[in-house]
Amino acid sequence: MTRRAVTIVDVARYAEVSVSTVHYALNGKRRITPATQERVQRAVRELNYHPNAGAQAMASHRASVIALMVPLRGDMHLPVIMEIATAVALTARRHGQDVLLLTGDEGPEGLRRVTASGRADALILMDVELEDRRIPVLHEVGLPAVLIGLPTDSTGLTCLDLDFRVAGAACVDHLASLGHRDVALIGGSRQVYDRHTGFAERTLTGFLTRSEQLGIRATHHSCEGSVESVAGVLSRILEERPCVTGFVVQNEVAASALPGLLGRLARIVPAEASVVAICPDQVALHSFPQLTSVSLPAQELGRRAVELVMAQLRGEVTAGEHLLAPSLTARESSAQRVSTRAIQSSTTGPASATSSPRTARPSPSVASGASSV
Amino acid sequence: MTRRAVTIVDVARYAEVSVSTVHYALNGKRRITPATQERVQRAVRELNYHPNAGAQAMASHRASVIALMVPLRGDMHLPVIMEIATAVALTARRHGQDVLLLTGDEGPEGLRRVTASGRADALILMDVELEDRRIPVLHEVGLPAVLIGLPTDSTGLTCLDLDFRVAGAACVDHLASLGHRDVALIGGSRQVYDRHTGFAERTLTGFLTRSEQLGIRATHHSCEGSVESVAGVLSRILEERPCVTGFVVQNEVAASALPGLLGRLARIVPAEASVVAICPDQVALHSFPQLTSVSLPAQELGRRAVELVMAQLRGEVTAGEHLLAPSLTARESSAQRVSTRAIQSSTTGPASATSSPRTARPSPSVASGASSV
DNA sequence: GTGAAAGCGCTAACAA
DNA sequence: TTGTTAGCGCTTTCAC
Repeated sequence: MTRRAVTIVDVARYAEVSVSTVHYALNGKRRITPATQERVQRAVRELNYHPNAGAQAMASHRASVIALMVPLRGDMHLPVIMEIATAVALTARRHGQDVLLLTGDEGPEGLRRVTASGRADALILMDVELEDRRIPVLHEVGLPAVLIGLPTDSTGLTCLDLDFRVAGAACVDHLASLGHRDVALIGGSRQVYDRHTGFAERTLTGFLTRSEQLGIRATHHSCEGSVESVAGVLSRILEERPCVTGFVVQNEVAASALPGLLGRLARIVPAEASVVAICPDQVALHSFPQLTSVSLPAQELGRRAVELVMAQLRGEVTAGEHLLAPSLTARESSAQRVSTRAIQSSTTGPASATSSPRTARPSPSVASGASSV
Repeated sequence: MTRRAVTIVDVARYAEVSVSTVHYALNGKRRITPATQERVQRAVRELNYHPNAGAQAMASHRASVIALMVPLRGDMHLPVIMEIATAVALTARRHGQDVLLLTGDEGPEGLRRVTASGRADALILMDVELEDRRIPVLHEVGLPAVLIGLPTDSTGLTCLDLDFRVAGAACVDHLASLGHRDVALIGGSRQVYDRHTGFAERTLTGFLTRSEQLGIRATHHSCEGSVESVAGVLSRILEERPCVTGFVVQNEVAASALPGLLGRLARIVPAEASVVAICPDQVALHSFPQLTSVSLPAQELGRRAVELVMAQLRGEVTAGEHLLAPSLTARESSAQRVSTRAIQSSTTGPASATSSPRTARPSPSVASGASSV
């Protein structure tokens, strides 16, 4: 039943060569006569030989495994995490590496475990915090590693993230190009700005800087993750600045609720107000109207992370901040600003789609129920 | 910089005992004097010893790794997949196992690779199809394995899934308890019923059987994943059976679109028509109104899968179909049926909610009943 | 209760 | 161009 596994010795015997010949034939680190090469290949094929990973790891000091630590219940969106994880696995395989799945709750000790035991020879960490407790371990072990997210002190580390500064600027650019002259940024909760931050502040910087450059009036507010808070923040903004017609949101709840809330305040999106979100595509596409947005390039993050790790395994130095250029996709929530309060009968918006069920949707103001945090 | 790793020999020397003593002290397969025990523990701690995984695997013929194969771009929802994966990783660690992440595109060959190379000594497969090409490999390698989903021929295999038959019945029960006497099931696309199926048919069976038992009129239609098709199916249903007031949906697009579509046809949900969905919580919660639903118990699937694998590693036989009891959560999309066409002025519907969508919750009498077989 | 030593299967240095 | 062999670090049998 459980027959002994095929070893390199079996292959050698079968091909009538020595083990080293088999070995070198399989990884071309030595010139082999085509004839011998062929015999070995045949033997491998016919015996269905797969080198034993443990032995290989032990002898070569390389496990050919990348450990990927995913957040357990972070602020990140599950689909985004999954997309990154999948991209990591795919790309890793393409480079002959396997992926070990670790959860964030294993913490620094988990990293120590998998590295000290030689289970993994490279690390990819998601959901990196500003003062991440795992970072000291990274320096300790000195193995190839990539952080997805930017910590406060990234000295000597390879970090990868979306360029949120540019993303913030891109949102302003987009709104400006549509004629909006007064814009507001609705960000994440205060917590996000404190703890997990980095990206939130970077977005803000880009947003403010570009606004100033373009001579556009800009405000910003942090905002908790409930529809109520979004409503509160919104009314505060409009109270202080009734002329705001462009909104940038970096807050999933706000993203999906804002169009509805604006509608209730007689500012139909996109006819009278434009909304640009920085959020996962999923959120942008599931909102009504679909949101113009800068998306998180999940797949590319995963792919790049592996490539950076591989470069390090090759001995290259990749330390530094690798920022992916954001790309903004225009959808239904942004449009040319009209100076006069729009004509009531304006049916030019995407909302006019014929058979679309959207028309039937009730007062969208109440769209999404209270969700947590 | 890259100092040599601490080995069991180092520990032995430090503790002034033999390697075997260290070994046995660490896994209690031999009686050790408390004094010696303590010395070893100290050495381990002070040297920060972590057994080398490769060597361990090679010598013991056990990698202590479970391979988890996730669908690449299946019909399954990304968040659900991620939740299962996370639960698998968590539970596995709790059992001293690590998790290797494989993507579906590695196919049968991928399974052969990780098993033949001794990288993994157990398998968990997600997104199992009726005639899954990976199944033959499972029989070949004979390693512990759990399938999440039910294939046509599950002989000798350990399968795990939600009990969709009971889920279908539970939906009928719920609608019946609310007074609905004429119900319709809107299922997935025809493809789903063909290819990836299993679960779709099982739901249907439960739905029809229970309807008959309760003397309720029932129809069912498959439905593609576009809003247009949902609209089409809906109008067809109402044409043939104007009296249908209860809907069961197992189709994410239909789930989120149905309430709106019904609203357009002057059947406000839940006042005049009730909708019960079989879908991930995410979908149910993001719809408006929030859907009464039977959810996919992602976490439990992941946890149970690992437990079943561990049982097999222990030598226990777990072959068979392990079906999780579904649980139905009543939300805002289902309510007591009113026989007279609702009063037009009925402002009790959820659409009237002011600041809190919850107020709209219908007849709270609806107990969240989880029924079992 | 403790120790010695023979593998496990592969890699890589050394020979031929 | 090909073959031989000494480890890699741990497990486990056998001896004390």
